[in-house]
Amino acid sequence: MPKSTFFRLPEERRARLVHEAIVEFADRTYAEASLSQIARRANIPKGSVYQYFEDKLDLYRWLLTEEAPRLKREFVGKPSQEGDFWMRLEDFVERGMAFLVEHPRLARLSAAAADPTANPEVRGLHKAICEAGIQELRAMLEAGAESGALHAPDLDVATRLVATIIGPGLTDVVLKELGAELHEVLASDSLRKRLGPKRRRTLAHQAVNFIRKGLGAEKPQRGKDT
Amino acid sequence: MPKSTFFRLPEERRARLVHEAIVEFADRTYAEASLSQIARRANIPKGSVYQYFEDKLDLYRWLLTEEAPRLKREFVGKPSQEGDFWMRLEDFVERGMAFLVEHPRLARLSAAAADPTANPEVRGLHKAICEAGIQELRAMLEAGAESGALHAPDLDVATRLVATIIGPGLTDVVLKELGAELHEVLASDSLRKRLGPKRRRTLAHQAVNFIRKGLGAEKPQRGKDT
DNA sequence: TCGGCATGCGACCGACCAGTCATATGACCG
DNA sequence: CGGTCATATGACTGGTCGGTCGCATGCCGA
Repeated sequence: MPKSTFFRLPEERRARLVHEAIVEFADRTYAEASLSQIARRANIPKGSVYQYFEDKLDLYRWLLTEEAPRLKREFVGKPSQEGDFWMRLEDFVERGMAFLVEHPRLARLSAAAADPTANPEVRGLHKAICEAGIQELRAMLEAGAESGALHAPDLDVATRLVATIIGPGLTDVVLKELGAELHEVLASDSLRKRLGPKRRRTLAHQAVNFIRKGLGAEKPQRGKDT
Repeated sequence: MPKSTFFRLPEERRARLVHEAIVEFADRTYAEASLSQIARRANIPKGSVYQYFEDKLDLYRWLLTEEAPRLKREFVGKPSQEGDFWMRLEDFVERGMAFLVEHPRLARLSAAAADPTANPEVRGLHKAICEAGIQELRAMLEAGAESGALHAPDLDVATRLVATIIGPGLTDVVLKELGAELHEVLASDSLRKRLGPKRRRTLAHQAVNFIRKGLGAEKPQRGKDT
């Protein structure tokens, strides 16, 4: 956790630090990211950063477990309760894609939990985040199964496959769609113009239909398929 | 490419170096991996390593594009030509899982192409490898589509989704199955006893059936489903 | 025996990093 | 005014790294 000093910081200074930290940790691995670099770019002496955070990991952990989720929640809002299970899943996926397009850096930071690393502490942190995500998805699918919308004897396996589809899988598809490299995307604050809501809906629909059929729902919705 | 000296090395010395390089690059990111460490562990002076390779990237590239694929081909053999499209895909997936279980370090090294990194040269290398894999899979699916086994209007999207399922997706499932962390797995040369051929077949069958239904084949095979 | 050439070798270089510490600043209080 | 306390600051430490360089070694052909 950040030290109390951090929370007493003048707004502007704190924002600068947080911004540069997000930029740094979003486009480099934890191991590659440099606290010195963050401090330099934020124009804050490194010594001062150590007044706010215990160490590099402390800052990273706070970003990953507190700040990024907060900003993400702020953007995606409450999960929709309307429509049937598949509509809700489609919404969920579309919101995720929207987040990726509108806030590439935050999305990348959130996805960093899947990064490999030799550092055991970072690995533990990443694992906890991943498992939390899996559990959330599993709960969704469980509800779907109970309502009879889907049919999956081995829910654990199903959850993990679905998670990779709507996580790395869709990210890959979106990048291909944008014709851009991850790092070009990270350089811009938003790609609003390049992947609008309509196209996002289509992609989300394709992916969900793929899952829907894969999980043995009776009648995959008609229309453009994957 | 390695310098000519490398190929003139006494077998034992070269093997030592290659082994330690695989170990190092398999359980650390490119950025985290240390040439000094490799040299130390292989008991070869760092200066000598620079007689064999231009630099760290040269060694990494050779491992990733020459040595690892060679060893993998040696293990998985020629793709089967028997059975229908789905049987062949199932074989393909099962062989991949077998490779992961029998040679975790090599499998991890091969998968390293998906690792994020800030280094543009490494990124280019990774991207080339990924794209080659995607193209290979795409060709398989294309053949399947032509034979009428599957139905996928947008083959690009389908290929990428399938790729993440049988790549990171199945790896994730296998790790959960083993109840192990990636790094525990990397520490052992083989996990033969813990995930035998029968269980592998079942998992491969589940995954392929998922894909089979997802891609709109008419009659998913009966049996244990996902 | 000698000379030259491929190779072995490890001390060394400059760069960078995470993290520390002694000192400085300045607000608030008595 | 003097003192105290939170905070600011940047030089400094110890360490690792990738990569180089100059000398040592040993083989081979003349």
